[in-house]
Amino acid sequence: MTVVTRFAPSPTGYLHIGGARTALFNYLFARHHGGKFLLRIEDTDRARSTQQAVDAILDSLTWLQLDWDGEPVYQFARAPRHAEAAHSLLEKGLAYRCYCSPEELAAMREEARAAGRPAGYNGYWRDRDPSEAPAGVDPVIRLKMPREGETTIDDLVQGPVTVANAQLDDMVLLRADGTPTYMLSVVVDDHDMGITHVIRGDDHLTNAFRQAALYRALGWDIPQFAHIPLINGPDGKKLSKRHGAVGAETYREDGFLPEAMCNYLTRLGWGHGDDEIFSRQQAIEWFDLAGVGRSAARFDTAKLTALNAHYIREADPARLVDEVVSRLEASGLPVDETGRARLAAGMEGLRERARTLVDLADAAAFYVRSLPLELDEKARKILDGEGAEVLRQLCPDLEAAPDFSRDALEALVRTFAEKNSMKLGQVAQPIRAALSGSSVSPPVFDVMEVLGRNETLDRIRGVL
RNA sequence: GUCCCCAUCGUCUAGCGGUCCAGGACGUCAGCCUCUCACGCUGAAAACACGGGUUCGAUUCCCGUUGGGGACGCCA
Repeated sequence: MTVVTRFAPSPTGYLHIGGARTALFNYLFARHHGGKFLLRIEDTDRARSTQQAVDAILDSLTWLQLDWDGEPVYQFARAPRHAEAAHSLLEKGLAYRCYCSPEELAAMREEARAAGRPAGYNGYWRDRDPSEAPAGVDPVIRLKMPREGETTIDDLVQGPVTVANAQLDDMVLLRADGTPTYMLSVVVDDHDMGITHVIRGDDHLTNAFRQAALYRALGWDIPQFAHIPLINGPDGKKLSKRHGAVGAETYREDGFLPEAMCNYLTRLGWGHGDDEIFSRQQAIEWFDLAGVGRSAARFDTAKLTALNAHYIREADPARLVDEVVSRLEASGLPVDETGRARLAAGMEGLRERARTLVDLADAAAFYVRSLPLELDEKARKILDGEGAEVLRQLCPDLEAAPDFSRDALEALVRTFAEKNSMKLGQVAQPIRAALSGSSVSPPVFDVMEVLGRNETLDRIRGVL
């Protein structure tokens, strides 16, 4: 049997970080088994679904390189098929029309709760004669759930989970306006799409019992279920905007690399021994549902950031240059060919100091700024003291330097410092301040080499 | 209120009855390295929620307590 999984977001906003992980697990599982990973847009809630949200979700999935097979299935377009399934159950006597008003249902829930019974529809119209139907009321169609016994789901992550059927009420399949509910749509679509493994958040676990009954009523095979734990905020509470970013696109904007996101998200709730850092290919080889934990995990930005720093150091430098250029230009700092060349030459020194692309772009900006350079407070302080005088004395040596390479410059400056009985830092810091406008930068000799003799001297003279 | 799930360092986790006075990673702290900041390296503090069983032996199995999370919509 070929494995077929799916990710089924509802397009009401951005791709939630928890959704991203669900998509990732579905992707990894399908690829591991050489199966298919499908995408279904659950847009049956017409009031909340937008094309903009669909685009945002597709964008994020693409960014994370979670490529799905085939075209996305749009659930709303399949509504007639869903309704047809409901009507077939009606004909077989496995479903029935219910004429209760929202008010009656609310009262029913209240009463059940007060009596200590499970809150749900009490089956008022289940066996009632349709002739008693009130006039002018459009009925919903409800499924006749089993009332005796219990239902067990053999969940691939949670293990066997059993619930008494008395807990399950007769759910609505078709609304009064004839549109299908989520419960009906998922089941029909998952069946029609040939989904073999439903991997989703465990907030759906209780839905699985109801859906199992629906599969049976329809005479269909029940897919394998795998309910993965949800991701909580750092405080253990449900992840929400209160905790900061919850949309994948925000992490992208904040300078996180997709491979870092995926590595982090894979490791959150899933383990393969002590392995912490692994490639997409390894993840596909190693991923299995048995390795998925059963407890909720907390989202830890610090660890994500550490992973991101690692991947920045591993990334193709040319890619980082592109990222930095686009971020710099977006912030209003145009980058010309000279600037680009400096970024490329200086990237090695820049990347190992950055934790995010935002850091990287900030730290790289001095390479492309035009003179005079604006000095930050610490840089100014360095230059206000002995700094400027040191640079003044150093200038002739730099002008006369036969070789403007990093190593030669370091030797030159070291000699200069020794001759004047200074520590290297007493010379390096003023140089750094003059070249970068800051007290922090990549090694100064690297910076000098990247900038070249003319620019280096221009920058130094500019602060004298 | 009813039902379901979960429970190892601050966090993510390894552990699938003895190899555990519990391992790794992030974070934290100390030190080394050092032209700044990082990187890197070395070291340290840091956990089996609690109570009963089962067993020769429980972090590992069972039950309960407590604490978290989730579901109870004509939302998805």
